[in-house]
Amino acid sequence: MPELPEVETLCRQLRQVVFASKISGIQVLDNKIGEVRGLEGREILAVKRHGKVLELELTGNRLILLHFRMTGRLLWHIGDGLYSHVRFVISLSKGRILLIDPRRFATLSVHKKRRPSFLGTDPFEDFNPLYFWEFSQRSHLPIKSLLMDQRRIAGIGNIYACEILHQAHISPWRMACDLSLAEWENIVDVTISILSKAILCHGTTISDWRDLFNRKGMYQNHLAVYAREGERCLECGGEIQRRKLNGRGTYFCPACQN
DNA sequence: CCCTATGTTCCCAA
DNA sequence: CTTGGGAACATAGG
Repeated sequence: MPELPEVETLCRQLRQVVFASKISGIQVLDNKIGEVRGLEGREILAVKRHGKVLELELTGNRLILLHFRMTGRLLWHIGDGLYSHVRFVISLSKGRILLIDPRRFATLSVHKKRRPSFLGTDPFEDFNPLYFWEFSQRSHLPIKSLLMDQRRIAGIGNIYACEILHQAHISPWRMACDLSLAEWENIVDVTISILSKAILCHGTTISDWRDLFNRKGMYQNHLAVYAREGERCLECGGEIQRRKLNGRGTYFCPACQN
């Protein structure tokens, strides 16, 4: 479920609680997660994010990479509360980080040294309109598919792709190669704007998403098209429609997205 | 029972 | 080679 703003929210909240913490224990509670060894006693040096991947940098050049897929989440646990679907636990002196994941699609891996580079550019690190305009000249994909291609741009999922294209007044089905440089500049601006606002809102809670402290996000109150099929477009009054694109429910306003 | 789901990967067909 | 559809993963909720 978590896209870039949700992972960034966890990232910032983790920094508040794990500063200079030493890992006192690791528990693997799901056999889908492989064996994890040699982390006890290491210190968490930094918490980072690239796209939808959360990275915990540890002493000894160890790197924990977490991808939450559909229903994965993290919970900072200090009380006696019991939670179901706990798959992995990192115990620190001040509390525990629980990985909770009902559908068990989330992945966790431990690396030595650097993060493998299977992901595209993160919108907050480098989202260059000229580069993407030039690249997309040779692309035969609808723009929404390109925005969601993690090997090109890392972090945008179905909700924010719908929202970005609506605010940019571009149809999700427009071929990427047909977009002008000006339209790419607009997409970049709108992407940064929407993702920034969603981060400030601590993400979008449609159903499952909760932050590190079990609180709902707020960006669902700002959605312009996602989950609003049949409702009025706030921009032009048109009727929001939902159609499938690459198997994903795609919300858009046919009147103001071309 | 039916359908849907904020993600990714794989196989297969066009 | 590229792209898209569908299934798979596993579970909850409407």
